[in-house]
Amino acid sequence: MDNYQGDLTDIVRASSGGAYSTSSTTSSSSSKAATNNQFSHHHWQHQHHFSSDPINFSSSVLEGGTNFGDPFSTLLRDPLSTMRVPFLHELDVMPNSVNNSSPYFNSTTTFTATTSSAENIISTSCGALEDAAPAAASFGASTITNTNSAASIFAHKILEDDNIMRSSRPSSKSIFSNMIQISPNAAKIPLLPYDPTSSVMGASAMVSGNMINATNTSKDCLVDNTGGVQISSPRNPGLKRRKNQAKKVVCIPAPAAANSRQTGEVVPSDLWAWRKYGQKPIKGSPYPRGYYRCSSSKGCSARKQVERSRTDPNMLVITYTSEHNHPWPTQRNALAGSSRSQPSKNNTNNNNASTSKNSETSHKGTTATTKPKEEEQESNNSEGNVSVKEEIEMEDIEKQLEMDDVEFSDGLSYKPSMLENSSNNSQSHEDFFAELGEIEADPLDLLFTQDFIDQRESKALDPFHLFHWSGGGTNNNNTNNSFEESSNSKRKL
DNA sequence: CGTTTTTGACCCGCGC
DNA sequence: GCGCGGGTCAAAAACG
Repeated sequence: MDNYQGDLTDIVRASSGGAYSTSSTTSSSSSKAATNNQFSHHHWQHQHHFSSDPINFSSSVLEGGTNFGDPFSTLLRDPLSTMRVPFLHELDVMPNSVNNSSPYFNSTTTFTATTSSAENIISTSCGALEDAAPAAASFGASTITNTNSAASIFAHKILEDDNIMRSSRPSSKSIFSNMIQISPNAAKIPLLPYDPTSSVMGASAMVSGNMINATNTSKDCLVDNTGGVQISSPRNPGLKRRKNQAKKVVCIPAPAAANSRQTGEVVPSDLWAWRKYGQKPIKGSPYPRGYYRCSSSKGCSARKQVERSRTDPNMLVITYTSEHNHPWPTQRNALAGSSRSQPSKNNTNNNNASTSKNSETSHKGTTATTKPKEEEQESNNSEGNVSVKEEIEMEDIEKQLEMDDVEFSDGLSYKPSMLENSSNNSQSHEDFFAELGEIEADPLDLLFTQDFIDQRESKALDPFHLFHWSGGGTNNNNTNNSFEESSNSKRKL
């Protein structure tokens, strides 16, 4: 965990406004992470006033990850009414125009969305990574200038989801057709890329601008998306394994290659426990692909593949396959092996090798290791009596899609099952959030407004009071971003 | 001791 | 049928 570089923090950071590019996350360590958080808080505070309903927002967080196991998926969801999502809220503020005064709208990119396909949105050039601001909301106008990366991020995600929807239900309308149309001439761009099936939406939605870079991202991630969405690859109509498995591809910012090992994927942590079971060099890509399977529950078929984008090393392409057949990770049995150092051979690498053996005392995730570890540990933290109940089994994605469609078309709020189930048990909430706080305190912090943060810190009587933002148990500053190259792929090829 | 990571080998589908 | 490439297996090593 210490060295995890590509966790949600990165994602948030990237989207929190340009102050931090994804490249800043690697070599530095805890202190830096803390600093970043502070900074990010600021941004969120001033740029996004989505604290109106912290609980709901939080719940959305909890609710996320149902499908492919990405708890962050709903970070940006907004059931159209109950949850305040930064971006969406932004829309509320300036629904149909671009706030040029916003410091985030400094991109010179021309953002044009005049078609009904979100894909077109992506075909624009987007701002630099630093422009990744949480202001995507403003991309609702038919023609938007000053669009930033965040907007494109959204566009990207939208596209992704849209594609999924279409591919999943060719006969059905895009989910976005049910959503708000901002501008008469504008494409029916979903203000909120909410996609129940898009378990990883949040993450992807918050990726750095790099990923959506018109020439780059749209190509890279887009392709991947489409590829991932399809049940079976066009080239391999009947891939032996997981033939009918739905896939979800997510692009997220990875630690800058500059500071990290090019070959080491840094997987953003999610709340599931993943165990790496393989790594293969991928033809055409200098970066290996890591294969992970869910280790939270035996028999869980959830898998994910992590690889760096070949077009943009700063981006990680995570492909989720299959679904979890169990609730959120329960307590793990042991941490043994969960945080191990890289083989000494790898330490020869100068790169942040110094941190590889970073013996952060008493920190369970002491050493810099490969990301899986981090993930697992974090997953581990998410244990507890969390009564997270994933009612939305992704056995049948389409089924869920329809359900969700109905839900939202009716304007009903999306109710995280967990909250429902534990509505009478604030303790469970507390525990969960406590764990969650430990797990992703930083990232989460980044997502909440300063108000919220203040409240929680002061233990004010606020819904968030429930959150046991433990700062002690685990290091909140633990994001030792040391990056260690995963055992490179000198494997056969 | 239980768990994870590493990594060579194996399996399988596809294209030629 | 063969080779390629991707995905998985499983033994060994590592870790707390």
